[in-house]
Amino acid sequence: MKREKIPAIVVTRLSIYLRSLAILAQHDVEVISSRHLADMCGINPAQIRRDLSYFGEFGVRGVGYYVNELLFEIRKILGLDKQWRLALVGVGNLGLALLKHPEFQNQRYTFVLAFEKDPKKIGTIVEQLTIAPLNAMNRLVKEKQVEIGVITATPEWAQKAADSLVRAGVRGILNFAPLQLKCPGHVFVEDADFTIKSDALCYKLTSLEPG
Amino acid sequence: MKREKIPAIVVTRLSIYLRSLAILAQHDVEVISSRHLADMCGINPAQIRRDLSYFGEFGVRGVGYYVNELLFEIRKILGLDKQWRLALVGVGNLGLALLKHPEFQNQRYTFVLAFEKDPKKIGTIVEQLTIAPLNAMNRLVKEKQVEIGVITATPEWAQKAADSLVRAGVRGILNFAPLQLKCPGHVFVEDADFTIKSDALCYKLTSLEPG
DNA sequence: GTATGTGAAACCGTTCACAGCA
DNA sequence: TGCTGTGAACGGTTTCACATAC
Repeated sequence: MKREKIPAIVVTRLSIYLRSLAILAQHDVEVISSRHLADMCGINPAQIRRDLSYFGEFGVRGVGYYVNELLFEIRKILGLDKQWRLALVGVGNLGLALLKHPEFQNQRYTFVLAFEKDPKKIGTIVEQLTIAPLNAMNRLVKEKQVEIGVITATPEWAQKAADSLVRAGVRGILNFAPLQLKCPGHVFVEDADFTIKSDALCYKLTSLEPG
Repeated sequence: MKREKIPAIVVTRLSIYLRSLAILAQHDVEVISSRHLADMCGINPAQIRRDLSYFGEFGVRGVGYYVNELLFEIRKILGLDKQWRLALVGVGNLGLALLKHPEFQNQRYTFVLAFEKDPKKIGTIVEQLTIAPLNAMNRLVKEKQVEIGVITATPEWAQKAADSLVRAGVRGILNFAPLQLKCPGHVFVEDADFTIKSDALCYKLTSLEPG
C-alpha cells in the first residue's frame, strides 16, 4: 500500500464494489474472489485488486476477500462509517424525491434542513422538515452543523444557492443543477446532473452501430 | 478531423460545453474563444479545441467560435436535433420528478409511456400518461416506437425492467437504479445513479485536506 | 496581433503476467 | 493449487507549443 494520490475514478468504483458486496452479504456469501466480483460489476479483476491496493491489503492469497470485512473496510475508506448531515436547497419535484429517497433515509445520510426561494412553500412541512427561506441559511446551517449541501434549484439560482451554502460553512456540495458551479478551492463539488448522461446516451444511439 | 474512435469522456464534455453555449446564446454573445469557454466550464482550453477537432473544424483562427453555429453543431453531433421518445419504468417519487423535469418537458425528450409494478398505481394518470402494467410493455413500446427506457425502479426490480425493455426493442437505457444492469451488447446503458456521487463526495470530505 | 487545429511530449490509468503467499 | 498484490508494459487522454489562418 502506498499513500499516493488516488484517482477519482478509483473512488467511484469503490462505491460500485460496495453495492455488489452488500448484495453478496445479504445472500450470506462469505468469501469472493476478484474474478467473481469483477463479473458482477462488469470490470476487469486486475482493476479491482489494483483499486483496493491503493488503500491496503484486504484479501487473502489463494482464497479471496471476506465479504463482510471488505464491506466494512470500503465503507470506512469512503467515510460512510459516520452520519452525514445534509441541507436541501430547492424543494421542487426532484428535491422532494431526494428527501424521500431510500439513499437519504438510511443511517449514513440525513437531511436536517430544506430551503426554498418560493414564499408559498416556506413554512410548510415535508418529511418532518420545515421549509426555510434562503436568508435563514447562514444561521440554520451552522446551528444544525450541516456538512453537505444538495442543490436542486433551477440553473438560474443554483450559483446563488452554492454561494450561500459556502458562506454558511458547508464543505461539500452535491449539485443536481445543469451548470458548472464556481466554488472556492476548499469546497468539494460533485455533479449529479443527469442531463449529461441522457445526452451521452443519445450520442451513442445516434453515432454508434449496435454490437 | 479524423473519423477515429471518440472517447466517451469527450462526449460528456460536449454536453458541458452545450450548457455554457446555451447561456451565452441567451445573453446574445456571438463569438467565444476556447479560453473563455474553458473558463466557464472549468476546463483547459486546449482540451476544448481537441475535443471539437474529433468532429470537425468549427472555429475561425484569430477569432474564435460563433456561438450559435457551435451550439447547432454540437446538438447535431449528440443527436439532439431530433426528438427522442422515452418510456419510464417505475413511477415512484424519482420517476414522477423526471416526468415533470424541464429536461424531459422540452423539444428533445418526451415521455410517451410510464410503467409500474404496483397495481394501485396502474390506470392512474400522471402528466397526461396512463400508467401501464409491466406485461403491456412489449406491445406498447413497439406501438409508441419508444427508443429509450428510463429505469427508476427499485434495485430488486431494475434488472427485470431492463430485460423487458430490451425484449420490447429499446436500444438505450438510462438507469437510475443503484446496480450494474446486464444487457446485450447492442443495447446502450448509461448510469445516472447519484448514490455513487454522494459516496465520492463523502470520500473527499473524509480524506482530502481543504485547499 | 489573435486564436484555432494538431504533432509530439507528458501524464495517467488499465491490463498483463508473475512473484509471493495461503 | 489458487488467488492476491504489484512491477512493468501498454494504451489512452491531456497538455504543451507552434504552424497556420484570419
